[in-house]
Amino acid sequence: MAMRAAAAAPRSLRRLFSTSTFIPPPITAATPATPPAEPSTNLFVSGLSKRTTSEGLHEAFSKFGQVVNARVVTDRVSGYSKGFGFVRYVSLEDAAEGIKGMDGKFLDGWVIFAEYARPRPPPSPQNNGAPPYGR
DNA sequence: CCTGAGCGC
Repeated sequence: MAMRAAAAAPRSLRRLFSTSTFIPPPITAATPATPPAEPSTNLFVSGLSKRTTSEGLHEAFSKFGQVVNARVVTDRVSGYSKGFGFVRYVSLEDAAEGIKGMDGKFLDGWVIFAEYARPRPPPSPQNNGAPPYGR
């Protein structure tokens, strides 16, 4: 009957769900998604307005912790803001408060994103850390 | 003046 044929169908489909060919994605390997950097006093702030200055960053983030240094990255040639910057707090706890206080908030009409900055490669002692265009 | 993802000299 037709009922027998229906009962035999799932058995052939079972090969598609077989665990022998199923390979789970490696979690420990490098993922294409951007992993959050480890906690540090350095904060990476993105989504800044083109008109936001380092002073504006310092003032805005000082409300949630003691800011040691704030810098808005600007283009060396044009001198205009690249739309992101960095904020350094005196401690990790202040940095955490700064993220929770400023991440996803508005600054100069733009939604900014605050997160821990990635470790930057140290300058080589060859050029004494001086800019390549200077002399 | 400024395009809008993105990691600084």
